Amino acid sequence: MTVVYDPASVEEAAREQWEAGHCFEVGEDPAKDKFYCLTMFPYPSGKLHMGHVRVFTISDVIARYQRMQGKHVLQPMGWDAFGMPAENAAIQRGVPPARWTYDNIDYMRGQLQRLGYAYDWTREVTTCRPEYYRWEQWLFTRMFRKGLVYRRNAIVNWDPVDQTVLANEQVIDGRGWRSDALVERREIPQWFMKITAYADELLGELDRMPGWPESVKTMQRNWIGRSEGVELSFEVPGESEPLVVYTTRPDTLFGVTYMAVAAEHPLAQRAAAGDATIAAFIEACRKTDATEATFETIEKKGLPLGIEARHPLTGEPVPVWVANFVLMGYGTGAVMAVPAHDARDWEFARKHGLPIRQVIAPADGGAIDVAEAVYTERGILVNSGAFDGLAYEAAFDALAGHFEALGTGRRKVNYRLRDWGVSRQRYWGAPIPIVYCDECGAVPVPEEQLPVVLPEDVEFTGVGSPLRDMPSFYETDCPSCGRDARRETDTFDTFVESSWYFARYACPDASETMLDDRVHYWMPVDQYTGGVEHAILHLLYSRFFQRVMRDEGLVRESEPFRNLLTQGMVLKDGAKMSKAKGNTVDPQALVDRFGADTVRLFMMFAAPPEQALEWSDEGVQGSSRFLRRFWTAVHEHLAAGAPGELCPESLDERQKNLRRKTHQAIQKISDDIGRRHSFNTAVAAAMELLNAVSRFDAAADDSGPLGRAVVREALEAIVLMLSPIVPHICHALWQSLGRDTLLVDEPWPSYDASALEKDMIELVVQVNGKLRGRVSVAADAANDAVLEIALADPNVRRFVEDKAIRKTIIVPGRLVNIVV
RNA sequence: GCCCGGGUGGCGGAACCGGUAGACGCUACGGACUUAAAAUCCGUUCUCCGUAAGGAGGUGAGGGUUCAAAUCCCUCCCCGGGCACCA
Repeated sequence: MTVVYDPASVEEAAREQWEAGHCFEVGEDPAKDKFYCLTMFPYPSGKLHMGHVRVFTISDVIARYQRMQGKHVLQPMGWDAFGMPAENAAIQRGVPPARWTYDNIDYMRGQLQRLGYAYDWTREVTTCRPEYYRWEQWLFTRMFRKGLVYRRNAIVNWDPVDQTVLANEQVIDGRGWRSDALVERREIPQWFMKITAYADELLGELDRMPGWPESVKTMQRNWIGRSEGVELSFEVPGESEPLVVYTTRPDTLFGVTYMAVAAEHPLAQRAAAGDATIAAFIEACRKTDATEATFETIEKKGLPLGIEARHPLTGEPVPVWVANFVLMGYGTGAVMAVPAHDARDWEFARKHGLPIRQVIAPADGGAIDVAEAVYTERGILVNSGAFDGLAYEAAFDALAGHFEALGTGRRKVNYRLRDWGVSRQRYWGAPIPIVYCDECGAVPVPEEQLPVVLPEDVEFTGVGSPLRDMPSFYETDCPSCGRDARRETDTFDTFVESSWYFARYACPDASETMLDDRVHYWMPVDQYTGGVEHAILHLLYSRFFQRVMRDEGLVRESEPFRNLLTQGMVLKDGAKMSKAKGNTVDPQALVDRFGADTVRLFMMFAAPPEQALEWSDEGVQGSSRFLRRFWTAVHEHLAAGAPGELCPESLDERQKNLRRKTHQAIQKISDDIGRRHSFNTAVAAAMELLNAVSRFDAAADDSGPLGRAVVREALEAIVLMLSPIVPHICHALWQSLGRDTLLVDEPWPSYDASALEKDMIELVVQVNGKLRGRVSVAADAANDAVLEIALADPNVRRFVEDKAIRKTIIVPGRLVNIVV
């Protein structure tokens, strides 16, 4: 009897049963232990790519595993639906962004369903719908009233030909992607959210988040960048305002030999007015894009302004330069330079012949020459007047105290983290709910007038935002005084939508409030899975929003994501799959050809989840082959006859061995999936067990009812344990094995410790750390006995004889090392 | 430039807390079955020496710690992610 494995029909049947049983729809049940399993929701770009399939499969495996652990599991899905690609599609194909987006969502939803993910589709969230974004508009107005948002000028990339703001992505080698014009920095007024108000809390809590990868926490710590330093003033004769600088190295203050200010700094602007060379330099400085990477890697240039500041300790004149490596808006727009003890200052000083003055000496008394190499270590102060001989800490305190007493400086905690600019000069986003009135200024839109709906039937040209040309959108009355007023035409950064969607899944249909009580049941997310590329921005913004919502009384928890798994990219030929490189593999074609289970299995088997996954067509074939072998093994077992009762005491040695392997596999796979998220080794262990079953059956024509019972136990264990990864085939095999329950409702198997016991174990014997033999010893043998057996091994004896044994190391259950 | 990862056979990877390097799979090669092909099954597959037993080398490069290092420390090289308007 042969039953052919036909993935298409197997998978369709399984899906129909899950759907008919509403298997993955969950309500709130306080009596049950909940598990909220979340994946970073996709941008509806058109169709699924392999990166999507990978992350959704990882998450689905965890969700299904947790369900088998008895948890009440919520796994929702939705769409991060605002963003630039919809605008680009509109320009290229003339389709309105809304229409393009909704069509993509419909298509991609179908693809996800075909892959068999255990989603509660009744909770689907789509961020471009007014029912969704009205609540972030509402929260913004609440934040406005609390002073958590404000408006100020900020720098954008300006395309002088297209007369439009460009995203960093749209700047290629300093030029606009469509116009090819040199991009300029330009300042425009924009809205900011005060994430810095939460900097300390966001930083401190990282120490109490054991469920996050260390690397992500380190990146966030560095990004927030808390530093303790001193803010102090350098008087500029003839100027009413002093130059204010911040430094974490006040101990090097006597080594200051010049100052540098940003091109936009008032001092530079004033100098430019009377000097064409300086004016030209400043103009050139503006012709660069606004990214930090550009800014840090450009050639460091500067010009003296002909202005001198006064050193706050020595009173000596210090020349002031304008430099392209100082940015207005990061700190004060001015820095003090200590070439002897700062790498960038050193290089700049060498290039421009500025003095390099040593003021720090190595604590160990070693000699250094700052003319040859910069010395950035902390040490002992020299050439520093009354402060000579002090070490870093003492010098810091003494100098900070000195300026605090004079009132010209103070200790200051600084953060690298900057407030979050949320204004985008784009159409396809959530409108910022503000009205500008000549009398009242910027007025938040009152709650009863929300949402401010984005018009979806627009003519989209790509030059500027259509909202700016739509009087019907922007013409309005001031909510405060009733006079004619103008609506804000900028929209929110799309990170705003993704900073709170995780909470909305708890109550996607709440129509009167942003969140309701159901959120207290589901939050926080127990397992969050997504790409490392979101390690900083998305995850930090979400942590910030969670706190804003907490302080608004909407949620109780401070941290939104208890455990975080960051998965690697899908590569082909060593490069990220992308349309531009032409190395994409369409998941749909593979699902059509091999079935969803094969694709899911390959994804989980080919690499550990955190690592990049190298695509391999042959590997997919291998996964498909394994599923066929698995299917065949179960059906051959069924054809061989009914199993007897499994009676562990009556097993012979072969049967005992197979049973041991079954329970070893249960032990290993439970740990691999449950604790380690090491899905690739879990699959490998399942394959090994199936191989052991095949060898067991091949070794005897008829293994008898008892043998079949041991095989049955092994096969059922594989079906159960692979079901999170390849749910459709396991669903079908479970039924074939005569079970009338739904596999998704089965508990995870547990291992029988007594089946694992072994009388004899194998030990490795090393001589001087080199492998020289293997010996078999009783599992409970004493060290003396073990050593005696080890020394009796002929090959070991060859290396030990004639030499004195200096030391022996016995690692129980593992090895013996004899040092001679 | 700065921050965070990674580098192990022909390939993807395994080795979990410093204790047998190469599990599992792919490819390739050899064999069985077949008129033939596909599929399937069996075997071999880190390199070098050796008929074998066994030996030597080997985890990006160089140094160090240790009885023992892919694993810990230092220096360096290469690849990837992020750097605040891609999502």
